[in-house]
Amino acid sequence: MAATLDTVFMALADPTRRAILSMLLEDDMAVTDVAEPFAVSLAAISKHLTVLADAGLISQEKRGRVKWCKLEPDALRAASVWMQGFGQMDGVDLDAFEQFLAAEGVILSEEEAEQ
Amino acid sequence: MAATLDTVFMALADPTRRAILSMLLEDDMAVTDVAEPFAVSLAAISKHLTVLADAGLISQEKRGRVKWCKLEPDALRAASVWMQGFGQMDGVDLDAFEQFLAAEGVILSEEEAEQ
DNA sequence: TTTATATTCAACCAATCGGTTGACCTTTGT
DNA sequence: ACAAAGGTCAACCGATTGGTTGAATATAAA
Repeated sequence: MAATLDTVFMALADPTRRAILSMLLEDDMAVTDVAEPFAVSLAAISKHLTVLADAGLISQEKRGRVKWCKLEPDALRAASVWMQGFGQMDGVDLDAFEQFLAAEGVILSEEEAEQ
Repeated sequence: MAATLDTVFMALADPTRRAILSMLLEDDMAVTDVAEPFAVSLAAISKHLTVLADAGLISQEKRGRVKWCKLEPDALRAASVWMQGFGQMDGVDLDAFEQFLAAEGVILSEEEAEQ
């Protein structure tokens, strides 16, 4: 829920979670179906999905006994924008850039979020 | 050195390391100068810099007793490209996309790197 | 009503992370 | 020659990570 750059990048730093995102790119999926191709327990995948949801990268909606997982590209886009700052905006005023992102509702770090 | 998406995203998932990258955006810096604004030990910053270097996000060159740190935006760019795939290329063939990235020299995961 | 399905919870485990401290090595300055 | 500065190394610490298993919960089907 608290989608900071910390949680987004941390969520992306795992190949299983990135693979899950790729799967959800094609269609929404139930938790069991997400878990099917992986060689780990269902509980492990359930945890991965919680990490992705906390980072805002997916949303989960329960219909009946099935919990549907849906890709939410906005959090990814925010992090992508932050990254593109490097290399393309040479010597730009990064403080101003971060204030712009803050104005867009992007929380950059836990420290900032606590202030 | 082994710049995978795992190591790049993991390196970015820490606010101190992102702050270091921001500092290096303006100019190359010595390890001691990088550490100066932070409230942690020099050894801790030295470790952070190793993480960033292993991810390919910075390079380090020793001249005399001073080790200079330099931003290397290419690794960031590769991850940025990976992320932009989501949300903009709707329902695209991601396997083909990953093969394209592989052809560009971008290693996507540890598993792939070991194959 | 009983049973199977979908998913999470709780407790546990080994490995890793970010941090510390003090010793150590190398290069520079006096 | 000696002392100071720039960094890393090694050992340690508590917290977190990704994983497991078995029990629990809720919904759907027989």
